[in-house]
Amino acid sequence: MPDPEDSTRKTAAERRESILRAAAHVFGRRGYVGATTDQVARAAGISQPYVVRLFGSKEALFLAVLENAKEALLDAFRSAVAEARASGADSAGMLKLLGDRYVELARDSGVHLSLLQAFVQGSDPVIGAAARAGYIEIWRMLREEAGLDVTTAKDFLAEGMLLSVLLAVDMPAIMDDDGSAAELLDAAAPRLQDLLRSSS
Amino acid sequence: MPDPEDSTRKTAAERRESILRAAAHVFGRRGYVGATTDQVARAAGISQPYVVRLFGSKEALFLAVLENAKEALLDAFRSAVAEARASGADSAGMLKLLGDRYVELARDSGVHLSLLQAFVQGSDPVIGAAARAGYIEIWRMLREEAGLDVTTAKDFLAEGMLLSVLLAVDMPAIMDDDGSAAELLDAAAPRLQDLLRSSS
DNA sequence: GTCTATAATACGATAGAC
DNA sequence: GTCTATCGTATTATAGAC
Repeated sequence: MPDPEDSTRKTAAERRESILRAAAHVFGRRGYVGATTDQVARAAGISQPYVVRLFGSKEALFLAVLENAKEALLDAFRSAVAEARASGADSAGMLKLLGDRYVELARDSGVHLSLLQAFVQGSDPVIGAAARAGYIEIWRMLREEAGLDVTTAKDFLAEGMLLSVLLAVDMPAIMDDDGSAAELLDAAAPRLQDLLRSSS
Repeated sequence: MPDPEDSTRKTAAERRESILRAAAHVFGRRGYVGATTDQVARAAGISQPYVVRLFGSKEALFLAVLENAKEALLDAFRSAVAEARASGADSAGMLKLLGDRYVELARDSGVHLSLLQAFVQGSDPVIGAAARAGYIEIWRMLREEAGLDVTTAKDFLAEGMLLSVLLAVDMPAIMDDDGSAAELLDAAAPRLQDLLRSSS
């Protein structure tokens, strides 16, 4: 039982959770190399050495963030598949549910962005290997568990990559003063505006 | 007239060109932050300080690479549009020509990858702004010059993002020993295998 | 036009106290 | 469980010679 008198003291498990949340944000925005362990530490409200202490290294922390994000995405898809099956939805219904879940994840952009930041690190021996393995897990989920045919799964994934890249380049930031940006964003994810407004 | 006796001495313009080629490769693989000016210098066969000297800073070099890549992409699209118009192709024909040009650019992966690495740098004040502006230029080209309707342009761009991410994560590297990777890559860009084999 | 030497800084990681 | 102090290194950029 932790000291209830000292609110700044948490269990290691709790601390790891808040670091992972902070790290997903920072890595998602700055990238694996661009993000510093000190930025993660400040975002989590602790000291830089303690971040390294709890995860061993920056690389290990990033791998944990990647694993977390992948699981969040797979969970979202699993819940969509379950709902589609329960409601007896057809292929189009399944696709809509999957898409809705994917877009909803953007409320906490850490998931989308840290995944993408892992993908663009493909030439790193360790992170690249983990990123490829994760990507293939997602593909398998769409093909085998969601039961999408090759072309449908590919198109779905393509739309997902477009949305992720638009979030990464921060296109929503200039939506107000550029008509083309608004047109593009609205085409890529009609409901994104509302989602972003209602969160963060 | 440069000294013809000294093959290691080039004009500044020639040197800038070879640095830009090398930089597109290195930035494309390692990312803006992860790539070092020394890696670029070695790839170009010169010293690190000279790279900085010729471009002023790493950031200026990256912006030049981004500009170069964007122009290469727009040029490819312009030539597709011209060919489509000349042959009186319909909307489907235009789309196929654009797609072919896009995939062919993967022969020199520097273009696709350095563009994507710029996109994921969206939170950088300078690079992010340039990346957004470039992205919108590409969108405008598809909408206005190629004449694609919103949905068609969005779908085309989405497939492009998928291909770019697959190249970035280096999915071709594991195509041989993983059936899912091969299935995904073949769905995303059927002709990519041949292209990569016939080059680099 | 290009190099060597080096300054200045930023960052990940370790040591050790509390 | 968490911090402060600090080491070692990698990296951008500058100075100045050739």
